[in-house]
Amino acid sequence: MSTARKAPTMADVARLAGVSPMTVSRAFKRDSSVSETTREAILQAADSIGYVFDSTASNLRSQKTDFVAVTIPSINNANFAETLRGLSDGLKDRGLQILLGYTDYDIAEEERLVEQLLRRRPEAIVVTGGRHTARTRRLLENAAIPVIETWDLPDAPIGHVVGFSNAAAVRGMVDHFVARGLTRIAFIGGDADRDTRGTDRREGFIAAMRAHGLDATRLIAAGAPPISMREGAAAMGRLLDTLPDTEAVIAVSDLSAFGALTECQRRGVAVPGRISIAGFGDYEIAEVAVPALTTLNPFPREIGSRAAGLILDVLDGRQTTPARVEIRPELLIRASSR
Amino acid sequence: MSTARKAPTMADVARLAGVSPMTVSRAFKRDSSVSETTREAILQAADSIGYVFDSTASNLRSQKTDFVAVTIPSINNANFAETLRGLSDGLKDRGLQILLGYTDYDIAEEERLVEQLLRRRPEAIVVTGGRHTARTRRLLENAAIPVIETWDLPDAPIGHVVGFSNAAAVRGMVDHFVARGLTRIAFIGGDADRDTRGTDRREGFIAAMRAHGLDATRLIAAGAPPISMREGAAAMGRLLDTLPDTEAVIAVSDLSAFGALTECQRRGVAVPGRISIAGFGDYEIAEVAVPALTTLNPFPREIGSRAAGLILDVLDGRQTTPARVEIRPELLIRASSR
DNA sequence: ATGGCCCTTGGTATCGTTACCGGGCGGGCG
DNA sequence: CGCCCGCCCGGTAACGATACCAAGGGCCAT
Repeated sequence: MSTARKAPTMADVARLAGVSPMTVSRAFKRDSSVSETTREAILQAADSIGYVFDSTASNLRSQKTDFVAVTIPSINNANFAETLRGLSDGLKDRGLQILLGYTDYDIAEEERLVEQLLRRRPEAIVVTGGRHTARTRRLLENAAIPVIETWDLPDAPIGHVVGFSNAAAVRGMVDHFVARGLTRIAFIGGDADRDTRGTDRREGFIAAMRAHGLDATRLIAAGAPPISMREGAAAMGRLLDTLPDTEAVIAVSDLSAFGALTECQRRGVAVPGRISIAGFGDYEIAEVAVPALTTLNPFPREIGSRAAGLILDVLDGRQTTPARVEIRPELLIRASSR
Repeated sequence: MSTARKAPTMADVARLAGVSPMTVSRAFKRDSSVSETTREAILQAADSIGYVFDSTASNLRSQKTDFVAVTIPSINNANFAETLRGLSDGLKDRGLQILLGYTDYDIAEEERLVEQLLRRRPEAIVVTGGRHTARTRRLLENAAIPVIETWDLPDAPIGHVVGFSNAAAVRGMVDHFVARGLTRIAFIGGDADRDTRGTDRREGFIAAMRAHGLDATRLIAAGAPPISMREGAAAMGRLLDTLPDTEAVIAVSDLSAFGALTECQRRGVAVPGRISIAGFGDYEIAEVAVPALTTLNPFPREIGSRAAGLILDVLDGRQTTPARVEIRPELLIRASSR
């Protein structure tokens, strides 16, 4: 209809329906004591004048926003998207809405983001990773809402944790290769410390190799994280050029692992005949690729749904102490490493 | 520190800094007239008691939320993620934050979502697609904020549009195959009408084939949209079983196209020797796959950034009439079809 | 010296909803 | 028959920031 007129309020609806604003308010809440007939009359009146409930006023008065803040490193990552999905689905029945921000794998950006999100007064906040700036940590500690760190198992959590050890997961992968008799193993990852999970994986690789008494210097830095298929392919190219006797490659993610695989295909290097390849994340590409890629499934969807469940438990008072939910990534041995 | 104490307000900060709440308010706004010394004193006082600005109160009083609502079909889709990225980056300098919801490719779900989002009083709303329920349309028309439909070119737009014709894009793909002398062309897509863009693409395929006087019945329904790599592979399997003389395949997306490609590899069917394959979306996989996949780049990032620019233009009064920004998808002919 | 302007700061009312308290009315029970 | 309780509804104040109006002080020009 018109666009200039001021938006109707509950008072307008109340006048039209012949009730008090208070009753209109009740009619818009789920479990409130309004007779069914008046409720319907009110909703009908509201609809007729195009009234749309105003959360901003409700939020202020009730001191509740029904927001859950979430930070992820990147929107464009199937794993984090799955976590988000698990979170979103677990929260929407309760009318909780996700307020999302992405950090671009940068903890300084995370700090800005967290402050911006806290201004909106969310009921809980979920962050990815267990490493933060001092100020971020302080902000989260003072926020007086449930804080959940995910995708990691920090030594000193801020509040709750739903995650796994990236280092331990990679160790399992190294063990797998060693058990197969492969010893000249390389690691392809990003080159900065920005991606803390990627760094943890690389360090887990180094520690695991040393534990086996093996050379842990075949490290290929493939560019600024997050590295993707193209970077994975380029990194594999350099690896084949400089260390042609490499027998196995562990990539920081399935995407880079797949890129590495395609580079082998372009060069006629047999996988797994001459080189075995493994990734991380159990992306769909890992299963569909020919050969299918050995990988680790960190159950990203479950991370989200467990976090959502935890939030509801805390808000309902069923959980009163900091929880530490450990996810156990599953090693999926596929054709690319056997 | 403590978690039980009530959160400090501007009044607390004002008391501590020895100024009025009004001045504290100004200190937290960017371009307001406060002397630099008092501003710093105020911010320092705020920090010392852990004050965090409360947007909920600000939103109500100023009737501004700095939210831009966005609906996308799925979080877990690289194309929409790119659009989101373009939007987010284009809006964040202005302090506008995205309020995201996903519809799961369902316009009934979209209706619920749009209402929920409008309750938060966003300054603008961006929706994916040009088909909506009648009520969604009414809600958007009455919202008195800029409405932008994307990823489509609707005949009767609600407000602004940033998109392209899915049907026309596929026509270009058909033309490409026909020009190469291929006539027995199949289309792999989802089986329902839920994914309106997928449906548009299939219909564009049929229309284009008929325009060339070719048989447009090689249609493989690959399951509930969005179909992905696995479904693409399965669909290709069925196609090879039932219509083995097919010369070319157009898939509704690169993901399903890649799945189809892998099925060919598993069966020893040469691509493009015996079958040419094309996808849609210019996902990274299309470029990295061996052979690289012919595809269409719809410039998803640009859709987002153009939408963001449009929002700023409208909010600043530089754009006063409904805009129709047409994106021209680029046909990328790669090894899989030559 | 006085008027006027800019910069900075304060006071008051208000955004639209809901927490809280209170009251009318009808029915069940002693 | 009276009392009590539960259901349904209304009035009032308040959530915390800011729009709006106003004023004090410093500085320049007349």
